[in-house]
Amino acid sequence: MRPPLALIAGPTASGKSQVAIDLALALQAAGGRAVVINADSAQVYADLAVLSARPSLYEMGGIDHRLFGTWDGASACSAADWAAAAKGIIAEVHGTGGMPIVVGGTGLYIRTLLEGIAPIPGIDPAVRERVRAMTTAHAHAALAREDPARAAALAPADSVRIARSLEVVRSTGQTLVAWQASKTGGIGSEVTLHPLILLPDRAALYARCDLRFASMLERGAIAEVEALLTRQLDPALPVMRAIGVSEIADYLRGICSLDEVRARGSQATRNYAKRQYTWFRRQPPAEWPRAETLIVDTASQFETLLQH
RNA sequence: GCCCGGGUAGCUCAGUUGGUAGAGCACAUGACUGAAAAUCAUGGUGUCGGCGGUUCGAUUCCGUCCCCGGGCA
Repeated sequence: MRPPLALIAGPTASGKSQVAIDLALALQAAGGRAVVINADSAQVYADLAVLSARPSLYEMGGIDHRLFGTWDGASACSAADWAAAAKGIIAEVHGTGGMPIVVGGTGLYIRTLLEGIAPIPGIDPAVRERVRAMTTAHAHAALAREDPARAAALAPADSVRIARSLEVVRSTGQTLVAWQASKTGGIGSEVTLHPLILLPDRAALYARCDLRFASMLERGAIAEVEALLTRQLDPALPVMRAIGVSEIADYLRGICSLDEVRARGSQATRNYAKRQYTWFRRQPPAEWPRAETLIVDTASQFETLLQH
């Protein structure tokens, strides 16, 4: 019998963490052991506690939480890096007869964990640096020569995918599409998955996004960004691109007011929630259950898990 | 009260020498294979302040009224 894996996914501010903790507590009350594993690309960084809405120690309620604040902001965590770490923890939890609960909003991370990813070797740092220094138009033109099929498939303005495609063909000598013919490392077929996708009413979700960002500002987000800025990290790093960092940095430099920060941060959070909403509504298999209300009855959603 | 400037999309604003209008953002929908809280694609949602006049035709010209800024009294 394949070991169980609970998965709770959904957009930001949908209340995922609480559902995960509720589930873990219910499992423990029934005599089991549960471990919550983060699948959020911002909660992974030590530098972002407030701004990534990482659950507090109190909110964790004594449940073991993993991959929260694990990476230092100076290094970038990729989907494959995360999936490798998550797999290790899942195996460890299964080894002790426990229940891993993956919770998060980064669809690509979850997909990589379950389905695997193309086994592309690490990119030569010199190649990466050169490619990223190019303008998007220049990179697209180069890609049209070195991987015409990929160049034709991408929008000329899609800077991230163009750069990735170009660095892969230059560093490995093989095109991205060729690499993508295979996917390795997924554990989807090795576990019994118990998924739940949270898709609350859009207007209610947006209202929660606004409240969430405003309360971050009151609960230390400004000091957190101030500390982050003293590290002088590369602005292209993921920590530096988390929602709220550039907004609060502008405030600290006197470029905008606190009201403007609040407005811009809330807006960015809502835009992000929409993108996640689209992913989670469309990408996962249709048979995964969806919860469309803000109040989730954890016990009945995970009835089959809680029975034994 | 008088003199300027302005009133066009949810917001900020272009524009039409008269042929019923378009950008950015918002919003909506979607894509997504190694920095994904990233990146990108598609979509115009409108009594062009009100009323009247001139005209085949007015958002555009004229008159008048209303509203918002600023200035002078």
